[in-house]
Amino acid sequence: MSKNQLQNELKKKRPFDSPEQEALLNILRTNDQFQNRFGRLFREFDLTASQYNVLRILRGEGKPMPCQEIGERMIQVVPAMTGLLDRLEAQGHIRRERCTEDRRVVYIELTDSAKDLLRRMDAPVNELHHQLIGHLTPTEMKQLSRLLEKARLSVQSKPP
Amino acid sequence: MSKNQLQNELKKKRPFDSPEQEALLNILRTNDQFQNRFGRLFREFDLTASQYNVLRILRGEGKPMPCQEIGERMIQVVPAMTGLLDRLEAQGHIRRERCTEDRRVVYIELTDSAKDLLRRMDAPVNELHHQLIGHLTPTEMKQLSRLLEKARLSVQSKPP
DNA sequence: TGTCGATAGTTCACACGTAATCTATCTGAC
DNA sequence: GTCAGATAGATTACGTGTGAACTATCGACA
Repeated sequence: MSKNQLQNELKKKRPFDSPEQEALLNILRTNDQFQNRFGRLFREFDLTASQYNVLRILRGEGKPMPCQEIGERMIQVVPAMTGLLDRLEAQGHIRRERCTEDRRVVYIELTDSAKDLLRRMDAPVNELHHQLIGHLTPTEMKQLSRLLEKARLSVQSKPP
Repeated sequence: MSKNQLQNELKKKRPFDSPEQEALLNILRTNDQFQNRFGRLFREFDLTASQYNVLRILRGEGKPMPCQEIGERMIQVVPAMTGLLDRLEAQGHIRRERCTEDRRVVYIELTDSAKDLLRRMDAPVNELHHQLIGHLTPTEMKQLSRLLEKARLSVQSKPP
């Protein structure tokens, strides 16, 4: 009897309970392995994946952003943002500035050194992207993205 | 110009740099949303995803296992296992027993109450599986699993 | 004007994941 | 037999994700 790839990776003795379970575990497993690789790359630049993500979002926006808006573009909950930003600020990658019109909001701005750092990371990051899934054909990548987007339809509405 | 689904979810203004990036972000995003849902379900039973995973591996094996073997079937590194097992032991879900032949290894065993708990969780867990990706056709699920397995080929060999 | 509810951000407490380091034990070569 | 290196776990330190509760501020309505 031929086991499939994931079953071997997890040293699972029995087949999966359902195709749903198999697909879900494949997603979890793939994510985990890829996250590991990204984590290792980012660590070379003294960043974590989350920190890189924040910096990248800020660069994409091109101008200062409130904490909350950054949090919305990540998956993250607000409370985690505070500590994340604390560390980025301590490292000199961002600056905080309180908005004068609405004193509740704090604007986050990239520093020049962070912009430099991002520029230096661009090539290695793209290279890793390519290394990780560059062996899929363009059609397969599109198919994969489409299937994952369809899968996510089941969680689109966030219950409060 | 029509943006795609992921771009909207992330409020990304510009298109992705590459199909690779898009596919990778889709994996990360999907994983995150699904993990959230599982986390919420497990919390109702006072477990975290990792804890549930450990218990489930132990049930699948059917007999006591050394810490390390459990760690290998999860993605996790060993040091994290210690604390994880500490908490499971404190909750009465597992028992630790030192092996008499090789006194370095510690065997982990499920308690009866943990087996009960797992039984009670089976239905809700399967239901969530189905709710999350039951709307894909069987063909699509197979395709998704196959694509993810192919994607993982790039990280099969673990550099020490 | 004053008060009430909403909102932005913070703080705290807890469970992880990862790396580095340590201890106890085993194994194999000499 | 003994000692060196390997192996199983534990410990510590740090960054992160989550929930609950708190503070400061804003806006709207009586």
